[in-house]
Amino acid sequence: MPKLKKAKNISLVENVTSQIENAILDGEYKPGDKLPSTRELQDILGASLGTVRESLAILEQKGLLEVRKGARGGFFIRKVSTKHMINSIEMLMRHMVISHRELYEFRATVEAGLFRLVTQRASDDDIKDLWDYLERLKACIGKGKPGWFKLIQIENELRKKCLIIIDNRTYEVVLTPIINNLQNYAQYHRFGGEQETREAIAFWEKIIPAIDQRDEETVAKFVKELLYRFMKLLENKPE
Amino acid sequence: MPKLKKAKNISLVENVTSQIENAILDGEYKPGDKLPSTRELQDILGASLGTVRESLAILEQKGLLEVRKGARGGFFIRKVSTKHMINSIEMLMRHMVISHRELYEFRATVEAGLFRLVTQRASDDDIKDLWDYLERLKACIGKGKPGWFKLIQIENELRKKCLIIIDNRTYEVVLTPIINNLQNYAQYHRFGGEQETREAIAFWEKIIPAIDQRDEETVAKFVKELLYRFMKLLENKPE
DNA sequence: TAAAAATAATGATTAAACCATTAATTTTTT
DNA sequence: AAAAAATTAATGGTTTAATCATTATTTTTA
Repeated sequence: MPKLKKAKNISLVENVTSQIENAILDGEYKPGDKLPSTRELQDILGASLGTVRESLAILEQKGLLEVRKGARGGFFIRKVSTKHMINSIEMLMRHMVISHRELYEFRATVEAGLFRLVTQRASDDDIKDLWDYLERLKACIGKGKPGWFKLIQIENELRKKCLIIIDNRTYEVVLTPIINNLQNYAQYHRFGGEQETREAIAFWEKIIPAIDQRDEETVAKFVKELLYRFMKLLENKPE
Repeated sequence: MPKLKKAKNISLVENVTSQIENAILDGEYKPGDKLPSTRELQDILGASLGTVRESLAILEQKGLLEVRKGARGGFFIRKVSTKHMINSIEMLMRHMVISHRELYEFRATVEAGLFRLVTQRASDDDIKDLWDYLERLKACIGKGKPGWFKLIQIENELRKKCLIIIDNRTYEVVLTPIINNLQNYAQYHRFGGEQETREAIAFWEKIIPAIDQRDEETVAKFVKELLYRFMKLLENKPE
């Protein structure tokens, strides 16, 4: 008898919550469906209003339900979108303390992977868009600190464009919150200026043409180097 | 005036929830601190018990609070741990439908990155442990379907060991939920058997020695191939 | 026909109990 | 004096029964 679980002292709210959640996950209720009204749920589940409402509040917070007030209102099963998931993960990540180096290690791998897939899959139109991004990046030169901030913003737009190009939900759900949090971080700690802007653009001037020429190795190499420079900058930032 | 927000018709529960949440995020309450008792919160916030409890339930679900019953009990501010985050992301991923191919693309990149770092950083003791895992994997041969299931379990233990070796929170938070969900998936869809077990082990018999010899490229190559085989298996599974 | 008013369904909130759990304290027993 | 048992008090958990607020639908009125 290897694993015995302690008979969980599960509360009524937890019981009710998981009953409803499982009903949803098992497909008894589908996105768009309405749960029974709170008064009905009391009867069905044999729990009081307070208990039912606590459960519904939890499931709403989890993103499984949305609520509409008034006649014909109620608790409706929500279509789980990557958008909601990204939001949740972003919130979670805001509480996590990660060193710049750790994050770099991860991003270097994943973003290299991202840009490799982009290099394989970008359509001619996509590549044209990427060249446009390069122009917008170059326009940040000669504008000092605001230029640097604008650069980071455009870089992140470009990365999101890449996520769309490769059309992979997992990459999207993992990278978007990281990108957004970094954007947020950059707004508060305004490191970097003219010189850093020029350096970054020099990398993009290697990356975009390499994508155009479908040269995966070069793309991956410079994507990693760009992130490395960025990490070094963060490590040495003043404050 | 670029962005105007609609005056939100914010509910009392939302109001109370965000008041408490902000107090926590602003550091008025620190991890380990106890919130005032529910009865006190009613007075402080001028809301009824039901309202206060709904808010606390939401914040508990968010992972900001943990509750202890009885005398000296109460709602305590939680230290955000990767464990809680992993759990939340795992739950989120359960709701997401991802194709085997999409997941493979992502895992191939990230796990190759993981094993590259392992190859760079594993201590002699770590490598000894990895050889032990290889022995345990080999012991799954000749046991049919149960052997295959056991194999997957040990593989995932091995991956978690690798996460410990590289000591990187981001890798940990991203990969653990994926590994756990797959474990779960494998429990329901029992594809694979003797033949697949042998094939998988053949890969590990290349990977582990390559780690020992600090041969990053070989490691990355076979890690990817192993995942590719696994993906193909999932794509063609009977049910 | 169009506007206004009433209706009914449903979520939101309150109030006042009482139950259950648990750490600390007090009493009893050995 | 030490150990065991009973008591107490603080706190979360749950119930019940109202009442308020919002909104789609229906009915009435001008």
